[in-house]
Amino acid sequence: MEMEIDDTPKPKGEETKGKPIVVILVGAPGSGKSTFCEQVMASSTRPWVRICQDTIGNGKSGTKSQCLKSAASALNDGKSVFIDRCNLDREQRAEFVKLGNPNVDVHAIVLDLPAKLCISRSVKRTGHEGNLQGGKAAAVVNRMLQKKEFPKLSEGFTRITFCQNESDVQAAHNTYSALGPLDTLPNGSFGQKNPDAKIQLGIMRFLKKVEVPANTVSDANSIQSSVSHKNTEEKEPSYKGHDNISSFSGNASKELKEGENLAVCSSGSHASLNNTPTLAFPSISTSDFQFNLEKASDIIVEVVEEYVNKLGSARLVLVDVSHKSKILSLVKTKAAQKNIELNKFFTFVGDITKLYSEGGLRCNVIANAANWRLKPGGGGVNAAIFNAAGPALEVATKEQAQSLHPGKAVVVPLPSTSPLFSREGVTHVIHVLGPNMNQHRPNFLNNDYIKGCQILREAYTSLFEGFASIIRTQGKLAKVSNENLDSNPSGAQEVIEGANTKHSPNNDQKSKREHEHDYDRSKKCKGSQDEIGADIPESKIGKVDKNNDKIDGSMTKAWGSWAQALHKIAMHPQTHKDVVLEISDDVVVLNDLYPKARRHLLVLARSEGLDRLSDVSKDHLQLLKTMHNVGLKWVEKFLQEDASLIFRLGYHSVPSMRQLHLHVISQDFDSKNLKNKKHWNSFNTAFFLDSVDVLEEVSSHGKATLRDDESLLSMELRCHRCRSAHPNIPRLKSHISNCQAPFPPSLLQNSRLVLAPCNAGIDP
DNA sequence: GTTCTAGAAC
DNA sequence: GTTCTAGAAC
Repeated sequence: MEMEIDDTPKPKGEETKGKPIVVILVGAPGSGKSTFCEQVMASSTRPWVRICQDTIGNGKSGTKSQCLKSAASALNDGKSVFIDRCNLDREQRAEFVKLGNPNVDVHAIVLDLPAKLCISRSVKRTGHEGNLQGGKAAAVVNRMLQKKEFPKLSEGFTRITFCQNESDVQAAHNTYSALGPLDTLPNGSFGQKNPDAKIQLGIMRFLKKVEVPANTVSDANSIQSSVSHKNTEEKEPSYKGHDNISSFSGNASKELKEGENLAVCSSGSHASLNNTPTLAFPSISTSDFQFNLEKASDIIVEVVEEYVNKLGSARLVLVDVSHKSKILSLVKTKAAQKNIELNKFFTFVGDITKLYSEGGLRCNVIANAANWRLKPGGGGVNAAIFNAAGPALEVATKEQAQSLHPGKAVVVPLPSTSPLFSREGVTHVIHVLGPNMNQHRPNFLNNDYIKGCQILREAYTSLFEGFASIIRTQGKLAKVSNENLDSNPSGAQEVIEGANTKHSPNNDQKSKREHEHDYDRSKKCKGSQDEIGADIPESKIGKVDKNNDKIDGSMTKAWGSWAQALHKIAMHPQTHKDVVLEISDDVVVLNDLYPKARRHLLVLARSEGLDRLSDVSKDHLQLLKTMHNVGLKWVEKFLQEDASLIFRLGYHSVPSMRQLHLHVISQDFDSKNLKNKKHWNSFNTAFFLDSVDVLEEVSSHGKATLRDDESLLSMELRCHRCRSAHPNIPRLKSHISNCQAPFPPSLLQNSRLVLAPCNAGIDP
């Protein structure tokens, strides 16, 4: 693999894999160094040795030279090593850093957790190996923190990871646990956020409660000033110019020449592997879909030119695996003619799933030339990406969408469990579907290049828009996560990805039961209709239905007696004047009896026999539009009362209540009636079908694609804005009451969210 | 859809 | 001990 832009010869065959690592933990007592090592060692497939000065002396306190000796011997055996001692200043670390050489990487993991937390852990600790207990702990921790010097790449580290809260620690744990014997991690400094405010004022009050030498307390101010003095040095970590950095990955010198400051990839944990946002994308439609290369290259350059300046410092990279790629050379020539800046757009030869590990090119986002089903398989880029990303991508994709129209793109956040995330630093995959000129593939355009060009242009536009929305989201997320640090020092519940992999036996059994239940129910429904005949006129169904109500009862039973309330209201709204807000010939509007948000109303269809979305056909398109418009009218009214509200309009794939009803619901989900997983997931997974999408599908396919998979309703609880996972409903609710992150890109598209006109230009 | 509650999880 | 979930009944 090589970079096309500077024709660096490729140093292939260089043995960069399978290197042992020395990981130097840096952190005060109580910061969780030993726990970190133990947890990684428990789940890692790489051979690790933990060198702990507290235990190495076999009862007596150990020495530094003992640690160095056993570290060296473990490295000789090809094992990776954790140096589990405080290592808080440069001098303490120096000799361990010297263990590194071209075949041994030296990493630092900085556990920079709040001093208050370290102290309280140390104080509580009873069986700690270093025998640092009780009130003395506070004094010791605090004295050590005064000497704290953050590690720098210039000391000789190849990689430094800063952890400032529990979720950072979790992310680092995931990264190191996932490291197989042959894997290497990207070089650089990651995760340093707010280098100021090292010592929280609160700990001084805390310290007064424990036994502390007088000088420690009275030194409060000098601690602060000395620390912040150090930080000013650290605000501009030197990256460029150090030998170990310019040899970074051997073949990526161009990366550095471009002036990229890898050390400034701080931000939140979501962005911890990023620096300059970069989208790598394959040429769309020109391979299997046989789109004309000349025309395709014109369109690529045209759309790139339009976006390249809208995207700030972000970069776009057209990737092809072949050296002889015609499309790359066409695009390269045309881009040069248009004087598109090379540091913002260039072409690259390589495997899009190994851009960083094999090509040294950091791309936080990659595009996939997807198929319309968004499924793995086929060949080419799609197969490669799904293979490399593992099953996590398939699951995450399903969460966003189930199919794709030509010209459209869908942004999928990649779970940190995916190897593409941990190895390549890819945080998002954007699936794109282009126009097809191959008669053996779906949606064949039969050489209609007018339409084809239009769709291809739309495809690249959707792709770059998706990329732009990721940049916006990450920028804001980083800001929000910093803000949260103050208000929520525990932070532990913030992103628990990876901790939720226990989907197996219980859930399987349960979903099986649910499916059986579902099957029974639909059988009953279908059965009673089938007996009557599938295509009898609606009026007759109405009649039979009435009979069911009064005589047979099987229909009633299929829905459950409690499920009839909306049907009754739709049929006889005038007798429910107490709850009904609006009646027309087509619809009835009412507040949901148990609103799941500040504003939550239902727009009922009045047609008899239209029980749910699966009953909808093209004949109902006008009715669906009416329902949507009536919903929008109410939204407008609500927004006049409270412009901060944001609304979503949509249907449940499988409703619990009979009679087709559109939910109009504000996105605060601030309601005591929202009590369980099913409530949350029915509005915040693919189970909830946006009205705009339903309209589009019914108008193009005559029916809506339902997500009647009830496992959606038992999915892990994720914030609808920042997508963080939460262990239970109360914790989720407390999170969403504060989360100001912008909504995911999928919701920002196609007017799925409706907000006040004055907010329309701002990302919600 | 909700309510109630046993028992799992913390 | 309390909190929270999830299944049964309605």
